[in-house]
Amino acid sequence: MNIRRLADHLNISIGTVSRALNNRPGVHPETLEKVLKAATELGYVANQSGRSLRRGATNTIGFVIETGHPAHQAGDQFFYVVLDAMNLYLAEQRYDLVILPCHSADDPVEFLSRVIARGIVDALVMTATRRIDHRIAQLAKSKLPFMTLGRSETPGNYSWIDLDFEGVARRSVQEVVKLGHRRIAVGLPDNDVALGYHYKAGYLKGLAEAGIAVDESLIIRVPTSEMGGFSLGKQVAGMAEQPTALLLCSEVTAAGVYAAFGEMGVEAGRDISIVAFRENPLMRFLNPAPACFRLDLDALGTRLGETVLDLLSPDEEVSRRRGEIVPLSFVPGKSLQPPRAGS
Amino acid sequence: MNIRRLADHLNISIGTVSRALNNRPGVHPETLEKVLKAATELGYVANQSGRSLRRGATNTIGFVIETGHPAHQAGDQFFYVVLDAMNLYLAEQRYDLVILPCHSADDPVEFLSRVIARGIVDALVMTATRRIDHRIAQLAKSKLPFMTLGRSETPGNYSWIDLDFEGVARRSVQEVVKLGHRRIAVGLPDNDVALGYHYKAGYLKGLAEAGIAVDESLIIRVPTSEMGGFSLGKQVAGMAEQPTALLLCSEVTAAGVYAAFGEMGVEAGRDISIVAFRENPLMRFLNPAPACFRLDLDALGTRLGETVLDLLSPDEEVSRRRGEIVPLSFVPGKSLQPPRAGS
DNA sequence: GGTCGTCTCGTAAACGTTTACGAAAGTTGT
DNA sequence: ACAACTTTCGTAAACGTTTACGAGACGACC
Repeated sequence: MNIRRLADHLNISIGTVSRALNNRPGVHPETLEKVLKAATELGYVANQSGRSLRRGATNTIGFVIETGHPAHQAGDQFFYVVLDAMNLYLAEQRYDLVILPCHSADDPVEFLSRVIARGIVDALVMTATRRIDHRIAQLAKSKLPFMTLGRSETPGNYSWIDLDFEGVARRSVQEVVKLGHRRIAVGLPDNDVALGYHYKAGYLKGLAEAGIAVDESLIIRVPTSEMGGFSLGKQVAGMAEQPTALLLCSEVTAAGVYAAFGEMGVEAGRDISIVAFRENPLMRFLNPAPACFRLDLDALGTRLGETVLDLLSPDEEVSRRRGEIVPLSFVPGKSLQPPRAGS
Repeated sequence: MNIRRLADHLNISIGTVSRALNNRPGVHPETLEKVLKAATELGYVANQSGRSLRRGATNTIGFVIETGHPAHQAGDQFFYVVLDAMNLYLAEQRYDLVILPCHSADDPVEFLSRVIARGIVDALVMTATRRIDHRIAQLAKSKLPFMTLGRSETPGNYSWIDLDFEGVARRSVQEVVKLGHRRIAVGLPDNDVALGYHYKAGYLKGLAEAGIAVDESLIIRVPTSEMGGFSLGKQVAGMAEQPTALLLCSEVTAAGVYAAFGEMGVEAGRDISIVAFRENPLMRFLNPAPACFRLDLDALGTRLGETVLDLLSPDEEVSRRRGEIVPLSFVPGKSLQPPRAGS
């Protein structure tokens, strides 16, 4: 069923049918109604290839995720919930969402080249943003509008939304300092992902505010995964001069840290206080419940949808590129206790 | 950069360029080389809309998932790993994969109508298959090839791949019977999802083989989620005549069961033996480690890719619709012990 | 040299849509 | 009654490909 068959069936021209279906002005109300009625009756839906060929736009947003990455192996439901909320918003605006999985073994630049050249999406949302991100330079050269989840230091004409890693780290330091901790370790990612830099900056700022000297041996880099958390827990618990608090920039490492502590006979909270990053249903099953930060994933997903569609607006003021930092709220937990008298 | 510009740059016709790029016969080797060289130099990639409009095929496979569903909230990495392997295979065959998220609040039939009519994919992979699945009837009517992950009783011309839920349940019964258990409870999903029926069938078959009468009060239906598992654990632990073994048709409920047992003072293994479904990295953090079944997710993903592309083969023998059951292998765990002397 | 076949390539139509343009009909104003 | 404007619609071109068809060049063969 194409538009010509529909037009013939109504004995009018395809031009009029198209105008009616697209709510273009200058079509008689009576005709409009007839067309709409016939379209639903005959189950007509515009062919996407024909439409986007003519319009040069596909009404589709691409969401680029890295797969095969340890963080995803960890059973992280983060993207599922965010994508769902984003998809909901986009569907309201008559946009489709496709998820473009780039395997971590692939060359992300080549992957993007294909996506760009094939013209399958009108705009992209990038994730796993790096501090120096070659994909951003590449996208900036192409004319494809895009935004990133996570800041980058690579310049380019794009919008971004980032979680307030710096604020979370700073607040985490404040919370443990308030309880009397002075020897505070931190687990950071072992790659160039941007959040690591912001988390570290907040950590350093918090220490400085409390007048605590930086001890480089307490800054530990591990993969963002359960295994990485396990390694982190082993390292921290095995230190000659054990820290009394441990801050985590990712919640997926928390389970690993707890497991390592269990093996090493270290009790979270009593021996070493823990502040995790994002609150997560998984944490129901960690004992004692880790202190963490709450993030509204639905709101984040909707905001992503709004931001990416803004890029496509003809209104210059709306489509202006901008950055946004999403705050998180502190959630106390049993894993947070004053340091033991002995320490 | 379109094909005309490329042709003009080479001073040959667009027809020849297209033939060269698509490896069609009848183009001079020298010309072929020139075209390929110029294409890479100028970064030419065929526009997808133009190509699929002409060819009537998009070289894209759609993967339909339900989002907003409690099972996904549970931090299940199942789809991530499977999708990744599938994507890898499809990319080798020059096919793209798009994930089509259907929100559980949406009408899945309407969602599919749009997908079908817009002609955005050449074939579909469906998940969360129901025993009676209206989507299958709908897809069968449309001419869009599709396959399902999970069997359905709804007839239609399609291929399917299913995990061996029946075999797993039967084996689970055998394992606990071998240890002396006679009072065996089972947790089933509370909706019409097909796997529940097969798991129950295997459970009943196992009981029959062991000569154990069916006790309907031991067949408990809960949502497939951590909360559902929690409820299941509470119910089982609170029974007047406690069962000595509990079989789970889904691993996401396991954590909830453990948590409920902890609250009720029931010790997994010693008081009630547990057999979970699929082995899962999360289980590293459950104590005692649950007995479960191992599934090669990579192999499953590749197999899905092969099966869905087979649907599109011009070779009738290859494209013949077929079903396939994937076996899982038993993994012993500390959660499996003989019943206590008292029972 | 004429006929035939093969190799290579150019021409043009087709896929399904949107939209600029102009034509026809109707309305208003003088 | 005529001009000018508005409303409504039909016509045809365009988007970027692929491919059926035919034409030209060339060699082989009788």
